[in-house]
Amino acid sequence: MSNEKESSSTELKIFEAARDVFQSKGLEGARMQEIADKADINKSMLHYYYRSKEKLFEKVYELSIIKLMPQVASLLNEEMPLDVKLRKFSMKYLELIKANPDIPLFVIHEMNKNPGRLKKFIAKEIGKRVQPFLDQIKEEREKGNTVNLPPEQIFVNIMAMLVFPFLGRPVLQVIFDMDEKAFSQFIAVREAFMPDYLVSMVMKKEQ
Amino acid sequence: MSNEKESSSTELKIFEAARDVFQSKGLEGARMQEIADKADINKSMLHYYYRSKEKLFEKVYELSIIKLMPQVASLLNEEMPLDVKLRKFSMKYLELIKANPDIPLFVIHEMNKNPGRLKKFIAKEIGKRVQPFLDQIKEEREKGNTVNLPPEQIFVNIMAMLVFPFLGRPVLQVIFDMDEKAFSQFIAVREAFMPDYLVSMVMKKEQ
DNA sequence: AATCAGTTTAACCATATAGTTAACTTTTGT
DNA sequence: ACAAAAGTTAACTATATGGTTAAACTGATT
Repeated sequence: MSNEKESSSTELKIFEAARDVFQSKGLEGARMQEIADKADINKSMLHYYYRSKEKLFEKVYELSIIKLMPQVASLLNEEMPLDVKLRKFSMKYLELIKANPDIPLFVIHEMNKNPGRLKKFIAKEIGKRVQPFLDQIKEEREKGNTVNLPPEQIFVNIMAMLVFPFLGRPVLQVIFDMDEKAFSQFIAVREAFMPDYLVSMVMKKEQ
Repeated sequence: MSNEKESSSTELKIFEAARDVFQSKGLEGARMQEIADKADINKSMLHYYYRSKEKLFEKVYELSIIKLMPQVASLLNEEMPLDVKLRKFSMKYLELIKANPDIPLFVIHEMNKNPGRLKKFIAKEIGKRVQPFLDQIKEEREKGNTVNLPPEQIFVNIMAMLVFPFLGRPVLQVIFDMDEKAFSQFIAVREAFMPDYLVSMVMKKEQ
């Protein structure tokens, strides 16, 4: 009577291999054989544990999102002044994304090819979690403490500053001729200036 | 004695269909049959005019990049004060990207799957064109006119603000529950505030 | 030891897909 | 008008790929 979610070694190996392959090649680009090879198991085991490529993909996709989104959302919903929150968010979010640098492009690409999939897992769930943060911005804006932009625009500006380098990484590495090490250094620099910079972008400095 | 590059109607129809399909589904996701159907021609014509899927894709990929990059680069290299240039760049670039909203994600996705491909067409060509702009920022920075960040970081910040909404579009549309019209409106708002906002992000306001 | 469920394997299947071929039609040059 | 070239089509091929199956193995339970 093994436990409900014991995740046999094989099942786990498959999932981890699938996550790597799907995240780097996408649903269409991934090959079941490649996943099997990477997991070092027989291809039939993929179908034994997960019924189909689609099912396996959805598990990976769901987990990829669930791994990041709630952590991000909870950061946004803690109770603290906006400027403090911005600094903390910058640090924590960059930390998080450094540990999962492939997820943003992965999610965006698959969303693009199948917009319905995200809704299946989260849809408004994210929107609802972002809303309190937008409300906080709105409040500060009405007090004249922020730059005079709609909260949604400010939110997008913040996300752009944090995520874009990871989305555009392959292009940036070519343009600036950066190897992996140089790119890491580039991100390290961003981590250093971004907390203050975000605050300066969002909070009003002069009236 | 037809001219060298007359581009028969069929050849052109194929290219346009291929561009649409490749840009929305990617190299792996695209089906030759779908391209043929969309172009309303026999599938064999794809191979008659372009030898293979790979060749056809490269034509599309190359043209997609060549269509945008030089225009962007030339904007960056015109001779004018930095703040004027930032405003102009914001307006022109958003105009350009609105007309080709799928290209950024398309290029980034394919770059991610095959980093070598971009190099084949442009590689340092882009870097070289960006360099004068970085130099201009460097100059202004040394005069104390810009925020105290490395020019590369400032450049990435600028591109992030302009491109990110188009990359993250599918996710943003879900989070903010925007239909196409609402998204267009969202972009219109950005176009309005971005010129001044970019200047405020880059140029030093107080010392 | 025998049994049985869970696990693993190799061989196989069905289908989708890029690409080819050869016959045909249309256009063009003389 | 004729022939050659260019363009177009349907039928076909080869292969890659997701998925199935049935036999074999394993380890626990009796």
